[in-house]
Amino acid sequence: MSNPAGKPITLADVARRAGTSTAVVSYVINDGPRRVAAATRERVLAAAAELGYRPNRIARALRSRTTGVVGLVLADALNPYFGALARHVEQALAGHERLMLIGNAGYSAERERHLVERFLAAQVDGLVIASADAGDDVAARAQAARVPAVYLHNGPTSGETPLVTADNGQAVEEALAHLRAHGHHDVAFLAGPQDTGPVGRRRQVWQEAAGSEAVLLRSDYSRAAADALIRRLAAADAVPRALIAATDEQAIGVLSGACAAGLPVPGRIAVIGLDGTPDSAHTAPALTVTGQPLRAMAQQAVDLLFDRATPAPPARAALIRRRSCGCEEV
Amino acid sequence: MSNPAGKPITLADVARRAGTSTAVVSYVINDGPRRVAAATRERVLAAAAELGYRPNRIARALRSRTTGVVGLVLADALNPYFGALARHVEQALAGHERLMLIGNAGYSAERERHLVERFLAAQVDGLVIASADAGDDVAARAQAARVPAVYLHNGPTSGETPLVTADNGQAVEEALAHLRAHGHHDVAFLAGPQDTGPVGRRRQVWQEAAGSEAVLLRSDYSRAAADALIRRLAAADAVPRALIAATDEQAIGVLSGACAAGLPVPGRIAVIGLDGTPDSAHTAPALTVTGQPLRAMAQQAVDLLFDRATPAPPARAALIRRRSCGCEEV
DNA sequence: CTGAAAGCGCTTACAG
DNA sequence: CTGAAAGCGCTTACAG
Repeated sequence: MSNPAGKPITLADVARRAGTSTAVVSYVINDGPRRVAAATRERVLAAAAELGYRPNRIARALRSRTTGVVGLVLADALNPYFGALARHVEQALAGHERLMLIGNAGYSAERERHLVERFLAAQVDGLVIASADAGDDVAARAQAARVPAVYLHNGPTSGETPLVTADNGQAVEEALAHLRAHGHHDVAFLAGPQDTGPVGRRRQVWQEAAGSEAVLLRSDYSRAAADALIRRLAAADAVPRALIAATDEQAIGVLSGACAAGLPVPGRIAVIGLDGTPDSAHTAPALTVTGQPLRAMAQQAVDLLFDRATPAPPARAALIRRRSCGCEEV
Repeated sequence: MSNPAGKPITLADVARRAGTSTAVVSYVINDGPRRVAAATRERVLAAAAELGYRPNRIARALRSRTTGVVGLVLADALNPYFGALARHVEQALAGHERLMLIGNAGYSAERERHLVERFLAAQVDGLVIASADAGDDVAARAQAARVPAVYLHNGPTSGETPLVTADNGQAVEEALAHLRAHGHHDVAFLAGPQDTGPVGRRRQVWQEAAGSEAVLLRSDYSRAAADALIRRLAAADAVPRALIAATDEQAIGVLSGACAAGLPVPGRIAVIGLDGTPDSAHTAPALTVTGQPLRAMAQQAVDLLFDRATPAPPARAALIRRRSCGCEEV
């Protein structure tokens, strides 16, 4: 509520009405850091309520040097893996009474750096960076500005900024073992364009476990690219019988490409995705995945920002059996 | 960059180094509102660069009463329809040099109101509200606080706040005509739980065009719910030959349910979705949709916030022919 | 337990 | 064209 003139109510207005000082009003509103006599307290609360006082967080931020806002630099919220991560980060932040500024960098280190600068200028209390590529240490600027930062999912190997990831190796091993249990001796792998970061690690673990004979495929991290790849392979009759996709996005593209090419899944090609995004539950057929502990990862990243706790060991991914691997529908 | 003590550089530091006043430094940094002599200007720029000066936007915000931040209250970023809208809003905002605070209300009016309060306290320059239900006028508080607000996709019928939507009626008519051209006389409609907002309007237009005999189905706006519904119908042998889904989420659920039930799409059931989300291009089979002009809608909403232009007539949705309606793959 | 006042880092009228 | 200074709305040492 505003007064008739439309001007917002300030602390001073409340103090005047309660017949006290702005200091006391501040102590009442913030429950500290000083104690206030019960009677005074009541008068202040009543005045604030009558006037419809709402604190101006910007003024508070300037004085106390804390804005209550955290910046999230994200690769791409439309990719359900990052989208789900963003949701969990927002919820974890809400638990700390923080608001979330979001910026999609769209796979560009340049734009990541730009977003970090803008967020720092906005005086964020912390920075969470969840990028697809992890070339440069974009969080270095945050360190210099003494703003806590944390990498989520992916981060540079060097540098001071902590990194929260899942146990990607174990996820791959589980997926591979499962397809072998379905009788597939040769399991192909659909990797990304380069073998960097956690997704590169997935490829590496697969390579070690599957042997150097195993078929390696590559596509961009998009449904469209994987879809196109499968159609091309189908035309050349070179589609593998079983495949692990580095990301769910690619796995979903494989499903749609196989459908378009008339190749039944899992009959002609069995597929497992390694992310465990919400989307994977409702594809046609339903996608078997290793479910990354996204919520736990987001929570840990946020806790790290405020508590500066030591990073816990990565949570394990759990295999979620659905139809695309050859299991019966549950 | 910070000085050795780690304290951020301020305007006053730059002024001291350039041997001038803070006023002049401010004029140089902001390119106005006053002119500055070229020589002075050079000295200031040099000093700022040497010190690595970065303006504190919070201090600026307190003084100039504009934060450069806009709040987006969203139903659910994991729903690709809202997720795509959010991306477009962010991009439109970047065109105005604005940062975006985001909050997912998760289909709760209570949480929407809470987010509006928090964003207002953070002194946002504007508010975009994209909700699924549109019961209460949650933007009313913004009006009272004289903060520009705009509803996107959905909004209350009464109230001052402008609303940007697409031409939903035309989309339905186009989808219906297309399925009829494929020889389907009876076209069912999968509506949401209630017939409110733009999605309710879709159902209404379908009802008028398809006649009162036509089959109306209902499910929640989720893949899971539509998936379960189709399995149930399949068990009762009551699956329609052709269906328009109120949202892509539901259409995708229909695809996965049909797959699980062994019902070929489009052979046994033809499907069209009414959103045109990016996801719809890579389902199995690819989903025919009426493509809502999401980018144009987001752009218009943001322009409305800053220019207070009059709302343009809603952009028309275009039919995107893919496989699920019975068209051949392109 | 409370009041008067300084100060956070800017922007911008007000004088020169 | 430029400088000295007020003031945005808070928080918090400093006195009483």
